[in-house]
Amino acid sequence: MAQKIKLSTIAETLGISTATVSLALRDSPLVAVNTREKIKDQARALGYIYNRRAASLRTSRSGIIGVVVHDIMNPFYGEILKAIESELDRSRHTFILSNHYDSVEKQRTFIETLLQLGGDGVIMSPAIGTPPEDFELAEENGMPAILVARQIEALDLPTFRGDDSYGISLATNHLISLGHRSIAMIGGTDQTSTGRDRYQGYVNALRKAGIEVDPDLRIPGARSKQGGFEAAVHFLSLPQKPTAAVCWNDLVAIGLMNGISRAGLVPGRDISVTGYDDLEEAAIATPALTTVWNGQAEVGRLAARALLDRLAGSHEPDGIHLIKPEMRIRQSTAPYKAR
Amino acid sequence: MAQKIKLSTIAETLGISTATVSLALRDSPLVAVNTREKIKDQARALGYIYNRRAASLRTSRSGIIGVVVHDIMNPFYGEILKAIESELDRSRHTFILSNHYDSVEKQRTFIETLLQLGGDGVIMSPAIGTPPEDFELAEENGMPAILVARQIEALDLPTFRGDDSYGISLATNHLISLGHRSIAMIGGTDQTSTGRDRYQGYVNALRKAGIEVDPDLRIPGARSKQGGFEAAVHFLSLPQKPTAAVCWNDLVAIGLMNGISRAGLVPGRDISVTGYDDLEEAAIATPALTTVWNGQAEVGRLAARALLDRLAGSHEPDGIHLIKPEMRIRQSTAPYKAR
DNA sequence: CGATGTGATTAAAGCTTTTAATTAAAGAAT
DNA sequence: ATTCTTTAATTAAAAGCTTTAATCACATCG
Repeated sequence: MAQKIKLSTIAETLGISTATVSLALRDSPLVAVNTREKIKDQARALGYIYNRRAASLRTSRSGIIGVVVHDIMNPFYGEILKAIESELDRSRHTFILSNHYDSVEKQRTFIETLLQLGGDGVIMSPAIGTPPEDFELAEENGMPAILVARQIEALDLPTFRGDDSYGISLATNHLISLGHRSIAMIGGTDQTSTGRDRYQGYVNALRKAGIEVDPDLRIPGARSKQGGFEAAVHFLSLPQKPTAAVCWNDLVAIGLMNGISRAGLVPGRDISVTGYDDLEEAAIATPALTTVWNGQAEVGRLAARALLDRLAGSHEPDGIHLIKPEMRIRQSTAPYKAR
Repeated sequence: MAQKIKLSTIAETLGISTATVSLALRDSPLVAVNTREKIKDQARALGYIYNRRAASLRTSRSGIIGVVVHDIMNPFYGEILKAIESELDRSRHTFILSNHYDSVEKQRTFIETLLQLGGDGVIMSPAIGTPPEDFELAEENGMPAILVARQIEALDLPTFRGDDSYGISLATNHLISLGHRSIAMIGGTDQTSTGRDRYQGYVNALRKAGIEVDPDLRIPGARSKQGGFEAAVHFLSLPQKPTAAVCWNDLVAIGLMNGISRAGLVPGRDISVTGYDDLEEAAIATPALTTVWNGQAEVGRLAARALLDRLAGSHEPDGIHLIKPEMRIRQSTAPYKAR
């Protein structure tokens, strides 16, 4: 490795001061335009690499933004991340990504690491059971946080997510309007705000239609394809013989449909299934999945913008920002037929 | 925000020097054990946050490792990343993740950012058409690089990937042994080493079995579910009426099967389909996908270890490390039947 | 008293940014 | 022509926080 080129190297070879070089490289109007060009050329010629750690030590701005979600391999978060990425890219920020897998410890470790690196801000989908202190730690040290997809009740941070209760009621109403009366709800957990909201939306829709809510029709837990696939066995053996299923998300729905197929039934004909999220995959599943668009891209984009605005000094109001979900009707749902 | 706690804050409140504090916090034997405890307690009490930028400015070790792949939302890379993550976590490194989407510019920008941050090393699945200079830039500046999944011909970097040519020949041979003679190859690109190797494996297996290679049976391009789904139309209209398809990867295979189902045929009965990678999803697809295990987790783990070893000073030999793929036979392939 | 050891300190280095200060040049006033 | 004012361009120096090699102070031991 050749020896390190720094500001002073450029300055010396040009016979000027480091101050001028520093100013020139960041396009300050304080330095004459042809001096600036000369400096930039020299920097390029020498292969100068800007040392961000030295700079940020001085400025206490690192250009680093942390992003943590439950699991980046989950396409739901993947779509949010993609939107965040494209928004952040545009503003020359670097983002550090991490999974917390719903481990509060892992999440705290990440926040600490980010603080050590001098992160400018953080966008999180908080882990189940996150204690408010962990976020206060961030805020106290000047690192603002924005929440996506999930909220923390005890904290008043800016939060962007879909209107889950409304969204799931759309799906439930759709099935009711097709004539279904025995509708199961598959997957999800009560331990997140999202989980409680979605269950509530399902219950509300049933009640409003005058259908009694049967707690046995709720099969919680599943959140992945694998989970949906495994839940199929339980679902198909329910004594109430439900004719339709509202699923926690598209992954669960697709897994459930696979499980139903495996049992010799035809999803979309024998059993109606709705998903949630409208992942890219939903449209090409077999049968094409009826689902609820949840605006992941919108959530990611808005969250990133909100953080950037805050970093730029504006004080975006705290509180929950809800995205209105929309129904996407495809082939996995059909009118009720007595079997 | 309360005012920043630094080493000197701790030192002053305890009436000792910052050097002692620094040493104590990193468990140096140079400081008396009870002084050390006192210091650590105080650090905790004051809410001290270690400033990595200041430290790394001094030590020129940042603890940051960059990881770049084509697309983190692709589960193939996701499985590699997961393995890298768990290996890196153990060694207290932070990793910065990025997609390059096969844009050489985006990849170069990432390398530059990483250099600015003082990254200790980088693990990459290089973008198509990566010029060797971009990696030389990294190496020259003391940032070692390890390659995964793809290699760069002109460079002799440590590379971990599956033996693609061998793996695809396994799949092709499996179909041949089931009696298939007209076997299409769906998806992939000739622009990567992987692409060329896989095609070669397919061609070799056919030749060895005395089957003539028909270039029209190659439908390149697809690399995602969407792509496989779209390729189904083309595939089903081929004049040679192939009875089986070797797919670029599991995603393409699943998409293709969806497309075949949509056309009213039954994959696994009417048409045999093989995937590649053995993603978690392969086992729960309908029908369960016959595929080739490609050792993603192994690739990720070994690559991370290789980088950590190199950072620790050992000089791992350069060159290609091949993982031997294995066949996973499930329900998407069946013996040939004349139609 | 010199040597050995233990525990703590000093001082310098690492690289950039930024403010206040300086210099140079041009223009205005006498 | 000389001096003063303004403006433009550049610079010196300090700050930001940690690590580490080199010292130092002190006590104990032979």
